[in-house]
Amino acid sequence: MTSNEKILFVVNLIPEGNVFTYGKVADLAGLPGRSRMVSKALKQAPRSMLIPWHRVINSQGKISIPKDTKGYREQIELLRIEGIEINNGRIKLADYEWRPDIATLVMDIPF
DNA sequence: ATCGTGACTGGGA
DNA sequence: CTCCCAGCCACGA
Repeated sequence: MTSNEKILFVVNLIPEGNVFTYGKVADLAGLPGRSRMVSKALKQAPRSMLIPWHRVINSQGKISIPKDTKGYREQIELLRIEGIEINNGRIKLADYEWRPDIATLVMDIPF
């Protein structure tokens, strides 16, 4: 499994209504210190793969996609649809980054 | 090998 | 809280 595949695999585990940071995804994918690889992988992932890319935000709890772009607006819309409160591109990480049941999902990562 | 470029991050001003 | 920046890593020119 390539690094890129591991990253997308992990992002696919993020439950609806929750968010992970780029760093968190990188760690769970066994690629510590490579958060930038996560952003690149998501940017390149074909829409047809239906990856929940919008559930990945930066460590500051903010949308990393540059403002005034189609992607920025789309990410906010998708997150709101899932019930995630977001103000001025900012999300309260503590409220959505982790839930008890996510720990179980993490245990099943095959790498 | 060197340089520039990010949907990054932690720390300092 | 916001801005800036050095450090970081993979990649392509």
